[in-house]
Amino acid sequence: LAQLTAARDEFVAQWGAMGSSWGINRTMAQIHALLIITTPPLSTDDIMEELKISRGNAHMNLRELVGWGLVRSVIRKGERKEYFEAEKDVWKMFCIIVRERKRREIRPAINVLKSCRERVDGLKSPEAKVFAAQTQALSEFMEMADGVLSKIARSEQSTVVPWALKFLT
Amino acid sequence: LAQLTAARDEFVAQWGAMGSSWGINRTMAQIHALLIITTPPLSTDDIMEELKISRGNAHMNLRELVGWGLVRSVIRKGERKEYFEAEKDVWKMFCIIVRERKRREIRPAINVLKSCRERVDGLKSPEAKVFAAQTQALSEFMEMADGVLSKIARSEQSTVVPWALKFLT
DNA sequence: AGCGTCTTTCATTTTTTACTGAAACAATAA
DNA sequence: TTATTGTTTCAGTAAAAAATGAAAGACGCT
Repeated sequence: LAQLTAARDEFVAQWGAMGSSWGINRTMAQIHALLIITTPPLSTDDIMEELKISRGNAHMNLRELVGWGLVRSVIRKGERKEYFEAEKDVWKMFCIIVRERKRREIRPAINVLKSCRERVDGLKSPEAKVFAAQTQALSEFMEMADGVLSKIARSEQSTVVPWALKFLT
Repeated sequence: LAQLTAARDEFVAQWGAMGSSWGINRTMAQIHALLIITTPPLSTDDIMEELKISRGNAHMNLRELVGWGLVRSVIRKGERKEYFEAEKDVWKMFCIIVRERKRREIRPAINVLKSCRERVDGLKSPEAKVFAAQTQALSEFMEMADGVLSKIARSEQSTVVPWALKFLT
């Protein structure tokens, strides 16, 4: 039905837009969206067709998604073509994204912060003090956030988090 | 001392790079970084000078930062020039960012998801079922995340969060 | 009103990022 | 081995995003 197609297209487009505003390549997010709402695994050609993108683009972004662990490749026996399916469990998806972004962005950032902090260790000037204090505070905060995210991403169900949050406010 | 300058430059550059990978304009993040580690408020010209950027660029990004609430403008009496200072408390910074991103990106995304979900309500085909189930699950997850973030961003101290998280794992 | 100082806007340019398509490569089948 | 089918790479191109700089606007002072 055309109604379903329209809803799916809307979803894919919006997921893509959302990706953009969180620093994720639009096409990558769109492919992800498409695979999330599709049951039989899709081939590269299916995806090219559906999203009107080139082979190279589809290929690269699929690899990237596989690299993140958000998409698996499936080989049906007797066939040479490669098919792709997404992790559909929303909580698992979330955990994967958290783990990867921690690894790729948060951890390196923390290291840079620490090294900046260390580089002004001896200095006595007021400006150096301010700099040291701020980088220290940021570094501690991010360590804390990193720890919290690790715990959350390790816990098995999304229901535990809301439960734990009862204790807040 | 040149040591301090180097550390500051490194910090600004890295904060900018980090912004990029989270969907925030590099210059905006750099200005923010600069203001975070600087004590007397800076003028537009100071910022242009420090970051080697044009007046228009500095101006636009400063406005954006003020719009987020991460930067305040300060007018010294007897002077016509406008100065800028950043919110320096890391926990407050975090709360502001959470609040704004929720408002600008998460909430709209949830609404789109829901409307996609609703558009396939009557449909019986297996594909429609899959689509409905996935969008439903995502929508519920994001509602939950939104709620959790609201609570966190409302709580007054960052120490409460690690404390609450003791109950996890 | 006219002048100096500072702010704002925006058409153009530059830079960055992403995409295309064709060629090279790999694996299997005939 | 050669054809066939599918994958991978990447130089060149296109699109999107951000930055520039100059002109226009605003404000207070004399």
